[in-house]
Amino acid sequence: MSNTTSSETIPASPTSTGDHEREPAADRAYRHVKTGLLDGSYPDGHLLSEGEIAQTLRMSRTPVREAFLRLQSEGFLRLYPKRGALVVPITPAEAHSLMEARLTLESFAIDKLAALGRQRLAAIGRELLEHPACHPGELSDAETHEADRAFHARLVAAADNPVVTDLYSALRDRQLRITATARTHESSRRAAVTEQHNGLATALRDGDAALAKHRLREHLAHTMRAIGISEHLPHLDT
Amino acid sequence: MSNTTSSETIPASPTSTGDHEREPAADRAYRHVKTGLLDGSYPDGHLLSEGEIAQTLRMSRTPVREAFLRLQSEGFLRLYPKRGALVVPITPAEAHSLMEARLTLESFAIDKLAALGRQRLAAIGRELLEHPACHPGELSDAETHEADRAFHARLVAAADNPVVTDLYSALRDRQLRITATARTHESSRRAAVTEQHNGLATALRDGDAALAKHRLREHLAHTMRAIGISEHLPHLDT
DNA sequence: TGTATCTAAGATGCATACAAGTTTGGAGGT
DNA sequence: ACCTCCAAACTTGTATGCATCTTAGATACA
Repeated sequence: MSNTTSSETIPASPTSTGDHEREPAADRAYRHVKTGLLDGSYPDGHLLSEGEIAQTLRMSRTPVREAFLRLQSEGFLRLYPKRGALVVPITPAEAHSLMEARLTLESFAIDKLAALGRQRLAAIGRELLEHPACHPGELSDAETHEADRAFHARLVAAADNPVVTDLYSALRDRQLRITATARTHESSRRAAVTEQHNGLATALRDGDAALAKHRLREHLAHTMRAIGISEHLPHLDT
Repeated sequence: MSNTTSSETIPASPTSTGDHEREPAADRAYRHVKTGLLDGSYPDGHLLSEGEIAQTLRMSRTPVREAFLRLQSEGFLRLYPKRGALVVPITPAEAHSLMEARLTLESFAIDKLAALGRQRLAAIGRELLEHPACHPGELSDAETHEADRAFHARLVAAADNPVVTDLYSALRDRQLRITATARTHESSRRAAVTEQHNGLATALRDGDAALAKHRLREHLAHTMRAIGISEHLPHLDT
C-alpha cells in the first residue's frame, strides 16, 4: 500500500481564488443556510432538516450535511442525532459572552502591539485612521457593517497571531447574527460609532495602549447597549 | 410544506452520555485519526485520504469525511479539494501563537474573576489547590497530562463564559499535538510544573490577580522553553 | 376521559456508485 | 537526453438507497 505519501510537494492554494466558477454544492448550501441564519429567516429554536434544505436547493443531502457540520463548528447550529439541526438560540448571556471574548482578543492585540513597540501601535493607528470605518460617508447598511468588521479585523490581524485572528473572525460571524436578529436602527448609531472608531485609532496612533483599550471597551459596551444587553464588561487590566 | 417546526419541545441531550453503546462510525473515525495525529503516527505534511482511513477502519468514506471536516475546523487538518487532507505542519510560529492565545484566555479568566470579587478568586484558588495537578503523585504520563488539562480548563471555566471556554478547549487539543510531537521527557519537568500550579493557585487564593497572571505567564513560558520555542510572551496588562 | 400501545412518517447514519479533477509516469517523438 | 502528451491511478464531490432511530398521532382499551 502506498499510503505514506509524506513530504510531498506543498499544495498550492488552500483557499479558493475567489472565482466562483461552478461553486461547489457544499459551499452553496453553506452560504444559503448561513444567510438564512443571519437575516433571520430561520429563527431561534427552529429545527432544520437536511432534506428540507436539499430539496430547496435542488441538491442531495450530502453537501447540505457538510454545510451543517461547518455551521455547527461555528456555533450557529447544534446537531441532534436523528432529530435535526437546532438553530442555536441567542440568549442575552451568550451575547454577553461573545462581547467579552471580543474585548479579550482585541485587547490582546493592543497589548501585543504595545509590547512590540510604540511605533507599531502608531503605525496601525495611522492606518486605521484612514479606514472607511473612521469616516462618515454615504454607505449602505451592509457596507457600513462590512467596514466595521474590517476595521476590527485589521486591528486584530496586526497582532500577527494567526490563531487569535482565526478565533476572532469566527466570533464576528456569530455576533453578526445577534445584531441582525436584534434589529436596531444602525443609522442612528452610525455617527457615534464612527466617532468611537476615530477615538480608538487616535489613541493607538498616539501610542497610548491603556487609553486605546479603554475606548475599545467603551465602544463595545455601546454596542451592547444598542442591542439591549447588559453592558457590563470586566476591566481586563489590573 | 410543514417546514416551520419552530419552538418545539427542547431536545434533551446534545452530548452523548458518554456510554459507548455502539459508538457511531463517524466518532470512531474522528478518534482514530485524532489519536494518530496526536501520537505522531501521521507526521507533519503527511497527506491523508478518506479512502485510506475508511479501509483501515472497515467503514465507508462517508463517516471518515465527516471526521476530516471536524478535524479541519479544529485546525488539525487542511483539506485540499480533490487532493487530500494535509496534516497541518506545526511551525514554531504557530506553537508560539497558540501559547499567546492560551495566555490571553486564561488571563481573561483571572481578570474576570477578580472583577467579580476577591472572594471568587479565592474560592477558585482554594479549589485548584486541591486539584491533582497541584500534588505530586504517582501518575502515568497520560494521567499527568489529563490533570494538567483539567486544571487549566477549570480555571477558564470558572470565568463563566461559555464562548471563551469553548475556544480554550479547542486550543488545548491543538497544543496537545505540539507537546506530543516535540517529545520532551515530561517526567523531568513534572516537579517544576506541579510547583507552578501550586504557585498559581496560591496567588488566586490570596486574591492577588496580578501575581496570578504573572505566575501563569511564567508557567506557560516554562512550557514553551521545554518544547523548544521562543519563550517570549507579551505582557498582557499595561 | 385518560392511558398504553402501535404504526406511519420523517429524520439522520452510513454504504455504495458514479462523475470529475489531479497527479504521475511512461511512450514516443525530437 | 529531453520534451510532449496521454492514460491510468489516484483523489474528492455528489447522488442515491437503505437501515435505524425518534416521535407524533391514531387506536384500542379501561
